[in-house]
Amino acid sequence: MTVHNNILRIAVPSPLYRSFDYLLPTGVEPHALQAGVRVRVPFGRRTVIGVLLDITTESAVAIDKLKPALAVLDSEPVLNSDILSMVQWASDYYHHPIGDALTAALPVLLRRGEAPEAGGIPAWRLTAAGRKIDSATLARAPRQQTVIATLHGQPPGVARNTLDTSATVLRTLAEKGWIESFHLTPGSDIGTTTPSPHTLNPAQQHAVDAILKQYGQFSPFLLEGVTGSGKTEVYLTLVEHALARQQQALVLVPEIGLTPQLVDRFRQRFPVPLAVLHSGLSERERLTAWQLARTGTAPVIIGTRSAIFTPLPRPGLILVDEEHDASLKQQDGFRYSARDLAIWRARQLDIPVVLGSATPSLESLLNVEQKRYQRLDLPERTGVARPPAFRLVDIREQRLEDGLSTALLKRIQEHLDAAGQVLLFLNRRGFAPTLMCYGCDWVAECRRCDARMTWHQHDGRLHCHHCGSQRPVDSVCPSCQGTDLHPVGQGTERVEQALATHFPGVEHIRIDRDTTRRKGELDRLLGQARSGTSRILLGTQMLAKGHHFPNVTLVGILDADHGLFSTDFRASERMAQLIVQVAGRAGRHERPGEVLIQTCHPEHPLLQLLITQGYPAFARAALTERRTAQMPPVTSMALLRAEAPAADTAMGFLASIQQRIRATGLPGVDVWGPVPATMERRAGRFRAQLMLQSAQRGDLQRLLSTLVRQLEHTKEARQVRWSVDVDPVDTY
DNA sequence: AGCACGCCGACT
DNA sequence: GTCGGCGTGCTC
Repeated sequence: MTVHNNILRIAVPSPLYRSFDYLLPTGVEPHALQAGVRVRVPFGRRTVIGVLLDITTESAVAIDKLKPALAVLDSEPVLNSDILSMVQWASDYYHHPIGDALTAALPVLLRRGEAPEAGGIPAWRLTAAGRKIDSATLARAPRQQTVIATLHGQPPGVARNTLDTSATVLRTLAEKGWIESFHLTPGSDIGTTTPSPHTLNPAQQHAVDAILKQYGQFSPFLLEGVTGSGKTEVYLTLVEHALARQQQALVLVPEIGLTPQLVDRFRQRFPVPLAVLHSGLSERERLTAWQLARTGTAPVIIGTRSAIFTPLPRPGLILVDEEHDASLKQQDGFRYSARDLAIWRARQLDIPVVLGSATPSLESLLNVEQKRYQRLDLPERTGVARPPAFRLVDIREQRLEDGLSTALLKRIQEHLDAAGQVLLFLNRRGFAPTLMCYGCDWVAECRRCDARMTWHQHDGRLHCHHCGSQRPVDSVCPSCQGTDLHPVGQGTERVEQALATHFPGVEHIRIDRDTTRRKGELDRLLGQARSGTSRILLGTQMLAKGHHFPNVTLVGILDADHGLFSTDFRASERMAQLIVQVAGRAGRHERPGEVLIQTCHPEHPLLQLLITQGYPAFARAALTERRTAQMPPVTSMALLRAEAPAADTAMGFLASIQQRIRATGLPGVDVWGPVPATMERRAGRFRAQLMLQSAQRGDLQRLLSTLVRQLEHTKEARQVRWSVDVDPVDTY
């Protein structure tokens, strides 16, 4: 125990569940220090960069063990107090080491000790002469053309690091007097936003009014709007109000939803610097975007889940689009939910937060029921569009042709004849999910996972979709030496081939991870899909989420059964959300849409409910089921996961934890398992989980806190890789 | 996680 | 004789 004038509590990047105390570096005045600055400290035998959490006067560690910090890296905090307290809260709640959690909140370059740029962000913009240039006249200089076009689209200027071109091109344009370099600063926005091109319909107006009435205080909303009801227009109007008040708006979107179209929509509406944060950025670009947000230079920040950690000097509003989407929850390491942190942060900042979805999570619906969130409804589709008609196609008795039923083939033809556009959804890429020997029933399996190999035609190889391993297709059965090997089942490649034979001459495109691997390819294909030149669109969920295809009249869901029977209690919820999302692509224009769902279980009650009465009725029933079964969101859940290279290590480890919990006898928490993962072996590691459940969140939290502190010091924990997952979205 | 210390097998 | 295997301990 030490009492001393200036003790620095520092979060150090390490997997340890505590912070570390240091003495002030020599020559540093304590009043020059603020929580949230980076500090270089000696840690064990190395030197690391930590974040100052607090300056206190006492430490549980003896004075002679305290080392002085080496240097303070920032004059101003890189993380402001609301981020700092949010991360500390999240570190407790998700039972993740504080140093590691804070690391997740900082751009990599700052973690490595780089200095954030001071005095504005270097950028380029058009000069008066440049604004007069029609980029079409630069057809013979395509690189210059691109730059001019980009700058035209972003009048406030574009940060140098995000302008994807060479210095030579920029120099040439500058010499011509068309562009100039300057520094983006918090005053850089060029003022007024373009007023809304649309007048809001009554429901949109009501939603906007309700939210603005609560502006300036914490109030959470669930904006429930069917696809095509104009959620984005509500978002844009709200952001407009935030900007009018000189405040910043943070917009969180799922990974797959952050498309250039969405960003363009914001750009067109708001002539202000935008900070866009997503996984495709280089670390340099990420730092720049982060800086734009932190300095207040960018009033609008659009990003995927980690964007919840961007510091905002003038926060006014947080929007979470597609709040039900699983990608808002981090699935490894620091397993936070960006949606739930958004609520927490909004409460702390006293600002409104809007969760939007056509298919809200049961969590959010329960919060509405309990009057914690205010629900706002956008019932109508904008314009003249009508909701689509659903039809189930029973595929038990039918022979499918490459996964396509006769009924579906017939409807495709009819829609094509009527000049309609068709969208087919199959959540399985590759040619066939199985390679089978008809001689002895052998199937090709992954050597590192308990999974079958998928046959891919494009490279003629077998791929494992779980660990990424691949190998050549077997030509001889390794089991019986026969040559009667056949692909069984269908993936998008195979359906694409079938389309070519069934509908010769009809242009189609396939959108999945394999066809969109090249940069810009997804954009190109989506553009082609929207334009209507492709008559049949085939794809995985990449195609299902968030895109607008105004000409689609028929949607075919090739396999709805994946989600109906699964070990994951959330599977049916996800399936329903996906069906509604995919169906939402149909009939967004004058023409009514039709949705055909192929299933082996047309009588399934939840499926029936979904298609006859819609998502709200489905969700009510699903929530009732969860209540009966005492499952989340009605109860709290956490998983203790473990994996190890040997078969029984993970199971044994979890079993001993289970014993330990039993022995301690903590009240109010049920323990289930341990059980091996559904796919026990993945990438050569054996996985298992222990499920902890409680009616009282606090009971579960207390149990986890003591457990995690014990585990940190137990020997057997070293043999396995273990993790805690609070509020899991995937339960194997 | 790193990183070092420490005590037992096959090799320049 | 040593190089190096990974068990164990520690990080203010």
